Amino acid sequence: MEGSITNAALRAIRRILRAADQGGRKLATETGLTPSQLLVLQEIERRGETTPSAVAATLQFGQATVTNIVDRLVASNFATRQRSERDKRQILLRVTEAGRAVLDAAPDLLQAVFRGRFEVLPLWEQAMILAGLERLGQILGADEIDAAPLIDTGAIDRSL
Amino acid sequence: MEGSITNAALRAIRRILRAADQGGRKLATETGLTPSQLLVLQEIERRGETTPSAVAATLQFGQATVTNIVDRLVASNFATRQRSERDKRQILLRVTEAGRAVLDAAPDLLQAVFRGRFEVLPLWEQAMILAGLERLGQILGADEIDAAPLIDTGAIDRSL
DNA sequence: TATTATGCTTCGGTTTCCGAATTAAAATAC
DNA sequence: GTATTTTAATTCGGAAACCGAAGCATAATA
Repeated sequence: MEGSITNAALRAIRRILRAADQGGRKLATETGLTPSQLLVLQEIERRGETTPSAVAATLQFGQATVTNIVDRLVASNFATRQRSERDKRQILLRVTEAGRAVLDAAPDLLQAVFRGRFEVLPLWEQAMILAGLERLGQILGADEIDAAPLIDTGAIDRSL
Repeated sequence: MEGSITNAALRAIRRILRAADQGGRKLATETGLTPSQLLVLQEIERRGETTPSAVAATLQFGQATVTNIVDRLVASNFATRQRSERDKRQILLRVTEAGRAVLDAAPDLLQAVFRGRFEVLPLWEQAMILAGLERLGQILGADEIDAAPLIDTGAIDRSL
């Protein structure tokens, strides 16, 4: 079998994806926030005050999706909507106190699972893993996937 | 700060997850198979002939979920159901010709994006990335295991 | 002023998940 | 050898994530 390293790497990646997936679901039941909701809430927090379209753009969601998720965040009282004065087409999103509390209490899925275990590894190993991950990030090139014409079957890619 | 490596690693992982996620969605529109469906179909193919519960177990899905997904696969004519003779409670799943064709035509994201780019790297780099990935898989996957076994490296999984 | 572009929501649709209840068929107990 | 329990799968109901298309204001521009 040629490419056995590749295959092993693929297997490892799938495993990681699945772990992340499961973790997210667990997180959801424990905090009342789904992964997507958490992602959106974090993004709002990060920006302090922002619009749905901005969130959609950076998270690569459709606008309708963001509206949907924000609906839930507002319903749960973790975020607020407010019409912008400067441009009345826009809606300003903000994190509420409760939202901030949840963000604190519920570090994201990766942190939850990851931190405790990663940080006990010897430094050299952390560095090694990091190097591999970053290289992999480049390889998968989140941005260039669309532009990548190197797949003939008509580009493919994938999920959490 | 210790944590900075961890943070960098987290960022890298998120990037990878997002890339994978996006890819999956694209895959869906291009091949008519969603990521989950592809996963299940691959799993059936890998086993040649298997039951829903076996698939559910290895993919960590609920039985109901697998039933659901298999419904679609059967509807699309990519898989078949057949009652087992040996144990009439069981259902045997198989991939159809069409299913096999789809599997060939639509290698999953990772294969598509990954192979072309990964395999051109120098071997030492492939090995490095692989080592990091597998370690990470252990870290994320070791749900019930305490930290100690993590330190003993080695043992590449083959249970999957 | 008329037209076009932008920002967001609403609507309708598909899919993923799951838990609980259900049916049929083993497996075991007595 | 019936009675009970366990196991395999399905069905049902429900939450949520997505999305595209259509609609509605509000800029921006021509």
